[in-house]
Amino acid sequence: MPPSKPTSSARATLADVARHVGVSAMTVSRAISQPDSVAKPTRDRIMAAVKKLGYLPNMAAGTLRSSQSFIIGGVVPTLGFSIFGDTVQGISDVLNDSGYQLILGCSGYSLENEEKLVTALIGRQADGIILTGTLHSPELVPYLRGSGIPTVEMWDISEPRIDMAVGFSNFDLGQEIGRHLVACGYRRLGYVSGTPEHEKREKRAAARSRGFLAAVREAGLAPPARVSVPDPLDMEGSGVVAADFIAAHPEIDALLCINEIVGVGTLYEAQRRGWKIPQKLGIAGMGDANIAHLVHPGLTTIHIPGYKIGQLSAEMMLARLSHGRVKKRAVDVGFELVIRGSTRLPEKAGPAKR
Amino acid sequence: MPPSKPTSSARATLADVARHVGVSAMTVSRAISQPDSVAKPTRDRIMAAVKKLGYLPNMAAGTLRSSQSFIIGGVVPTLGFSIFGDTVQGISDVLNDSGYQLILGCSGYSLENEEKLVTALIGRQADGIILTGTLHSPELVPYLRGSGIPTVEMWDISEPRIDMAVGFSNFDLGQEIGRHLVACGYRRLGYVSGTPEHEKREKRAAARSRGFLAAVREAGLAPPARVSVPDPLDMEGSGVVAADFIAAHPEIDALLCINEIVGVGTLYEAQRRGWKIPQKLGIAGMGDANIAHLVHPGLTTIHIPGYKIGQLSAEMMLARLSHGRVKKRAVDVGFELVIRGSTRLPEKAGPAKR
DNA sequence: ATGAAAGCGCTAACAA
DNA sequence: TTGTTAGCGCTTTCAT
Repeated sequence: MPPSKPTSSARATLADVARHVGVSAMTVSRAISQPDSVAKPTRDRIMAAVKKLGYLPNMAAGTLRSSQSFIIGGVVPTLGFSIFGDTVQGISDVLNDSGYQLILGCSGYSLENEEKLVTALIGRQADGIILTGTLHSPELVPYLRGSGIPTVEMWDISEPRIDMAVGFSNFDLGQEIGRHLVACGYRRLGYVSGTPEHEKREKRAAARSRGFLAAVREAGLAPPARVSVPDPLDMEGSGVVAADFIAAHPEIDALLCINEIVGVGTLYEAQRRGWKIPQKLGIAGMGDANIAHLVHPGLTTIHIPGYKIGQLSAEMMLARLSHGRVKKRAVDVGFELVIRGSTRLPEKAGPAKR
Repeated sequence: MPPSKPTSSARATLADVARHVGVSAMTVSRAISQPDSVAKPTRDRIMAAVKKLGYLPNMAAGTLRSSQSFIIGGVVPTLGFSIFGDTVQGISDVLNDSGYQLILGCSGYSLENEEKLVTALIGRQADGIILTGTLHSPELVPYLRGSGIPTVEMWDISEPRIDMAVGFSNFDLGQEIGRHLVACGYRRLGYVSGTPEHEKREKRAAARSRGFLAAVREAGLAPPARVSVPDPLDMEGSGVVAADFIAAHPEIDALLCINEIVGVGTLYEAQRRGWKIPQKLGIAGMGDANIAHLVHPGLTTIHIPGYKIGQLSAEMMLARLSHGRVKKRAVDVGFELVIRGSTRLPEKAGPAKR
């Protein structure tokens, strides 16, 4: 479907096609964007000329004139570690089926980078912007609100939100895995999280922590002993920190890790030291990295439907863009408790879905 | 850094800034894009006004006038399975540091989709296009060559190429893992690949196969028994097929799998059937998915430096874009044999890097 | 170092 | 159903 005549001469324009057919440029424009408004014979001749000349609309001109870019901007923290890959794929799949393009940026978990990326997107007249999380630079939120650009925040539906949101409650997630560990009969829980500074920047992680702690509290257990890893995306380093922590706190019977990377790292290091899992120690992770099923024993975790989040985010955006102003909405896609071998089984069977 | 005045009124334009400062629009344009060509005092007043008015250039207008979009298009087969995530991250990191934006598309391994995405990118005046692999629709290659748009092909440097390339030889990759298995003393090799139809569409996979077969041949061994899995991205299904294959061919002492997903699936299913790995059977994978280190025993594989490929691809693109026409180049980033527990050790120590 | 004029290619708005 | 006019906001080009 690329134009058949990619000669070195400049690309054909609307006017070229119009001249070739003997109609006005406007008619050609209509034949392309609202075919029904052009008489069939005219349209056929136009489409033939389009094909023959290899005409491809210059979107920059269209965007300039109509202020509609058919670009959606997306910002995720990272594409490493397979955390957000599925989500971006979901967005991409939906957009490309609808004639939109995705401009993608990775913020590296930096609010400053996110802001720069959004600024660039606005300079490109992006029709909509999809962000990750609900924590943004202080200037960005009022700016986006005031700009009127439709915005979707993904992976978190906690308040305050900018506009639309697709995700789940990270508090609920932490609470659910906490309740599960309690239901398994664990009584001395430990917690491996990022540093306090990290949690300041990582609202989602902080919310998970709060949810977990709430679950422990409501069970009447002592507050979990807690250790911080310097980099929650460093599997090996985190595993060593967590295992040293357990060595110093042998009374702990189960460890919750802030994410699956830390969880897998901990599992490995524990096994390297000869500890039987889950006999000596239960280990669980939370969400994101889709690696919990690969290790042995499998890591009990909460699975997040990343692809679905991306898909719904894009669909919600397109709906807003076509149906005009819809009521602001937040969609909770939930999450799924996945019980695997790294923890013992619950004492009484309970629901594992949500 | 977003404009400080995101009022509901229309965004400020160059002319607004010019009026505010009392200079011509052209001077403002220069102050922004070639600051040195504007007198310091003038420039300072202009920048102050830019900030005050929250002026953000409309890239659509700039692109229309100058035919320079500062957009690079990128197409990868998928963002699932963490195969190309690092690569896209590498591209994104480099581009965003240089004022470029990435329009990303996922082709789903379909040449037709790839072509559509590229067509859209050209309609957006993309300054450059980064594709995955060297297999494209028959129309696309001459079209891109004729268009003069700088193109980088990633993950494969085999001929024929469109323009620039960053990757490695998939033939060499298959050959290297094949030679390694031979060096380990394996004599009855088996091979788990995609279907013949799959290999027709998947040139890179086919090249790996040829490399592997060449290694076996040069060692004077019998051609490997071969089995096809319907979907090489389906871990469980592939594992079952591979294990059934081994059950029917008990003489095979080592199995090479077309990718790490199939490799891990095979390892799992083998263990599920109670087979000791690597005692009963050596298992190895090839490249891509970055999951080989997670399983136990670790999967011997060839690691591909995905992030580096993305980084170099973007850098090469930017170099071409600024230095003008450079000689067409292909960069071989190589790959790395990673020996893990799923195969026995080589009989004589050999080099493991390349 | 700065400005004036023109126009990139398209589509909104109005006219016929 | 089709055409005319004008202009989106910027940068190229040429002039001062």
